[in-house]
Amino acid sequence: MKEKFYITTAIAYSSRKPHIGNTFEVIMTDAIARYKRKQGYDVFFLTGTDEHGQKIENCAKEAGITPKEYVDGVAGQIKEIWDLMDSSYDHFIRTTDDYHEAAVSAIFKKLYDKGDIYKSEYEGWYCEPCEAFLTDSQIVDCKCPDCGREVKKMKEESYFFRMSAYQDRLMKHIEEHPEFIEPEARKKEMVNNFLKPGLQDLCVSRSSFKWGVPVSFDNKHVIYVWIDALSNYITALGYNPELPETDAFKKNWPADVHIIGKDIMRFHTIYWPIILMALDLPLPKKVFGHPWLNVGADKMSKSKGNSIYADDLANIIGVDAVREYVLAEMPYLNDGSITFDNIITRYNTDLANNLGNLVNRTLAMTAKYFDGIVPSPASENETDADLKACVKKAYDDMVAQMDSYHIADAVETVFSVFRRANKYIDETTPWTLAKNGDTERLSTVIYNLLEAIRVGAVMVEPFMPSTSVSILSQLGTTVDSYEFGGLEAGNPIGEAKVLFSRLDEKETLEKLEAMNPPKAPAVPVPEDQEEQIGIESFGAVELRTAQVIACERIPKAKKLLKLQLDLGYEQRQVASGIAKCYAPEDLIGKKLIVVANLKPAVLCGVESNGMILASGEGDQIKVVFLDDDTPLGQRVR
RNA sequence: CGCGGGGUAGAGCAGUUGGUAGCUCGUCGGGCUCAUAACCCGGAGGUCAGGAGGUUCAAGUCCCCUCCCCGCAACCA
Repeated sequence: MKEKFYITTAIAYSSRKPHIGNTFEVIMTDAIARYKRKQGYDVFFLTGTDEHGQKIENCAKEAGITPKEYVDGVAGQIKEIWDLMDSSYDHFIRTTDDYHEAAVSAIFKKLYDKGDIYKSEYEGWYCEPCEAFLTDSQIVDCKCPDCGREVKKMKEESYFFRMSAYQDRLMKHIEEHPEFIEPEARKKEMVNNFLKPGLQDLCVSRSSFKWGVPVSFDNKHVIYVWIDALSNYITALGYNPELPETDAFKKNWPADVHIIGKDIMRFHTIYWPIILMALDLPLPKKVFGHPWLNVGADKMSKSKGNSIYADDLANIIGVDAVREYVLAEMPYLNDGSITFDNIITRYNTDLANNLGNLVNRTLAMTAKYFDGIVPSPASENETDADLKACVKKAYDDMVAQMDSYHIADAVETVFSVFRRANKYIDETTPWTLAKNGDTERLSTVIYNLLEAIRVGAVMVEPFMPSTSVSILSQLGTTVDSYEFGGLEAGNPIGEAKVLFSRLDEKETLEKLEAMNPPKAPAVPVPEDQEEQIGIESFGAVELRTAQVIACERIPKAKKLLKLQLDLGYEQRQVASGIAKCYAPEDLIGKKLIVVANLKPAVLCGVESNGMILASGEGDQIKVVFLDDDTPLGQRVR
């Protein structure tokens, strides 16, 4: 009886087509799933789409179609790319699937009946346009920190999950299962930032939008993403608390590993385990958070217009080359990066030169010296023994690397087999043996070569499945053992064909660049467009010109600068979150616009009397500067 | 003093429990001709961020201090 292995990706949010960074997760998970299958496990590989929520409701509205129509389109696109990339998932779940919605509804009900979910009057501040609940410390002068509009004191009813009740149990579990969260650094982040300070109860319903699974006993609310999306890992197996346990669930749960992006560690290592505890279900054995794939040094994002898509890339270099590239390029902990030069280099060196050419020259020799028949090996010498030892060692290394999720290292290890085989050709010089008529030795050498390639092809299968099949078929075999000696002498090899022809650097670079033209980033329609206001509302904001007379960093805050402003008729201190974009000395002497009648606030212990005007966010902030001869203290309208 | 991860040849990275610095790419030189201008060998290139710090017979590897980068959190008026 095979041991089971249940592996999952996070479900992809269906608001838009996934880029190569999103696609990486499926490729990585697929590589592990394929590897485990070859190791003899009965693998269940789950992936799918997360299709509810405000954002999708908005996207659909903008597109003028229903949310369901919208997600049908995007989910189809996602599935197409997953399929194109040869991902061998066993089930593709959509959170809009009937069985999932029914199960989520039942799960919510069960947790409510148990008392883990309770309805509460959320008392506090609420920004309607932003649909955000705010704490006392977040609001400024009764205004929303994001949009600056009035917030309402609100008694909003909402459902909350009693996270705090499970905190100690979760802490204990993490301590007792050091392998539960990987990489180790991520575990520390979770424990130190969230668990140790203490968990807040989690708001698990929304009444501000409709596109979700309704709370069965209170249809004003829909179930928010936590319970809806995370539950996919069990509902996909047929779990539903109101129904008898399915065989698939009994067999596969708990999951052996959830492969997820580093950005959603918190949901998978804190919320999800606690939901499971509340359901009296065992926890997944491992949650692995992988890093991101950047474009050069930049994060991939739609707003930067630098997104790269797996299907575009595959059109140029092929599916397996895309797989090999991202798997080999993504480090274990830190972010990886894509550059076009690198793609071409890796393709030419690893795939064309090392692997492709090896197979090609070996098959050519087999055809030339043995009429395409696998020769039979004779006695072995030291060179042969070393070749075999290297192949064996590579296999052992690969196993260790795959089992510890060091995928890039494992890819490198497999390619070392091909490199070793190339070296073996030079060590044995088959053409000389042929010339000298040393058929016995030549037979051995060619056999060993074919066999090293065969084992290498089997090892490479998790990373490049169709290449693996192609090589084996060229060898005229289907033997997929990792053991040396699988090929039967006397059998004919298959038809030789070029696996990876070298890419012309210039030509390919042009194609790659055409795929993602360096155009100005598209400016999406803003999501935060305001309602029209009268001139009197604008007039309520007192904008005045001012000059920076002093500026310094605020020690504990990475984003804040402390500015002393001269308004002509007075001086005041303002804190501003622009430290990432401006050095203090850049600002001194500059003239800018300040919101003069904003109520004071204290930020990181620094009093701030007003706000300076700037556009952008994150590390792209631009302060609105004035001409040097602008008088101070002037009203700006 | 919020927590954590890093700083190793031009680039990207390995270096398990401390024992003469490695890999891939690039570069320079050589070899070979079965092969996709491929393949193989060799050279150059690193005082392993800094501290003429500590422990040790021995430290990239452990401890201490400083500097820099990154992640998470906080913060973004």
